[in-house]
Amino acid sequence: MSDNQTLADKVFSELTTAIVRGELRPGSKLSEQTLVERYGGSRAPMREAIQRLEARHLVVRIPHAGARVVSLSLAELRDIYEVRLELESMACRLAALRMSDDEIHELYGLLQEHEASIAAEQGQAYYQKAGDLDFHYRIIKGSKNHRLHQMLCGELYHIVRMYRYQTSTSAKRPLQALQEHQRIVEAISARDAELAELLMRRHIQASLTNLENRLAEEEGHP
Amino acid sequence: MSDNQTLADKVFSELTTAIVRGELRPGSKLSEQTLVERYGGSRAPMREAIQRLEARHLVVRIPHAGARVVSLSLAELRDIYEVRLELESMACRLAALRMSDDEIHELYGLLQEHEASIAAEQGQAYYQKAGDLDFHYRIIKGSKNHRLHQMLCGELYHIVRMYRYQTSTSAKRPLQALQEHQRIVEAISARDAELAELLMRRHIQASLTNLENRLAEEEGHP
DNA sequence: AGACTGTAGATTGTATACAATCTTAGTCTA
DNA sequence: TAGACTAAGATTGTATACAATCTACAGTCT
Repeated sequence: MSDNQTLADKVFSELTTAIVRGELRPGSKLSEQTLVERYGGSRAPMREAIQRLEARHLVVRIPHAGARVVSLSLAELRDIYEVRLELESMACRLAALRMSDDEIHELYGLLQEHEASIAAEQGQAYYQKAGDLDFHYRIIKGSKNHRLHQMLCGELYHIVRMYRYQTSTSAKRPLQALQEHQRIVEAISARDAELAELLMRRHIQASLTNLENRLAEEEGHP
Repeated sequence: MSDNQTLADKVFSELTTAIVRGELRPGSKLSEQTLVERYGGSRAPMREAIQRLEARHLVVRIPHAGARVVSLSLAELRDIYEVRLELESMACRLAALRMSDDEIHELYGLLQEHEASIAAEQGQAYYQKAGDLDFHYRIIKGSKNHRLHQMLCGELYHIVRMYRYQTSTSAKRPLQALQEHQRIVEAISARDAELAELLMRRHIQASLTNLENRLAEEEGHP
């Protein structure tokens, strides 16, 4: 039953989290032989795992030369955020139209949890990030557009998560983000699609600005 | 030099066009053995080709059960068009801001060709469709967002093309589409990003309406 | 000294063989 | 007759072996 997942699936899954967490540095090489030594099995499943990673743009493969963990330029990262900005804003608009009352109610509950966790002043950056992802995930799912969900959660988010892990979050940002989240939920609850879209657009824009500042900062003293 | 492309590449490419053209019907099975018999070589490259097709959502693969050509429900097709509508409108907005004057000039040239081809009353549906794709392609490229280009041209367009091949185009539609194209180019030329986006949105919406009518019609008498 | 070339090693692409799983046809039973 | 079980066949997942290509280092030439 649980063995239904193939070895290639398992390696793909492990490699994905390893890349997202930065355990595998951008630009580092992924040789099939090395993977065999690390995960066991033979080259065939490793090849399949690498190909799946390539499909999600987590590695770049060159014929006869091998695969390397993707290393994005600042320009490429901005391209991705530009697309994400548009798609998530769209998802938010659709969610305001299509989410069920129950789902909206659950969203409120989620925000209360976040509020409590911030008030507890634990300020665990990790939890906050996970919570943020959860919030966005629910809205995307609430758009009821399966393909949109696939693109955002299956193809773009790994990259976004990857760069989030690597950059530290500003101390002030979590509280601000929470307030933005609250207003978004209010708009969804009022079924005001245009406002919801606008607020989400601003929210992600602010998040992008924050990321860019961090990146520029780290660029200064690596 | 030209042999730089691997066998898996070739099979993938051929299968892609075969699926898009409908030579491989939606739902039909793609067994690795069959592909070996058709294209030569061994199973390994065939597997890789199938996996690449899966990554582009052109086939669906089930572990231990094999791969089948994707067969989209009407709901899924509408999801895709909804996403495409948003992304292409975005591309058009960006193109109005970022295309070079030369590129815009070339767009005008392209439209003149289309006008001539329609006036010649050859009305070749194929050429018209190819021309339409070319127009959209140039605007997407003009957005200067590489990831956006990848998503639209590499991942969504094959599906769209697939359903275009299968549905006949209304006789009146080409001329109307041309006029819509002309207005879009005018907006881009005027660097009016918001108008360009709006016009593209309407244009694709009209195209979607046309497709839906055709599909509903064919549903009536298959 | 620096650039080019050629060979050895390593790595990927492909082919073949075996194991695990699914599908299908047939039979048996309620 | 409908449905479930079984076994044979086919198909995929995995392992191993060979061929083609790339990379790196050493040696030679300008």
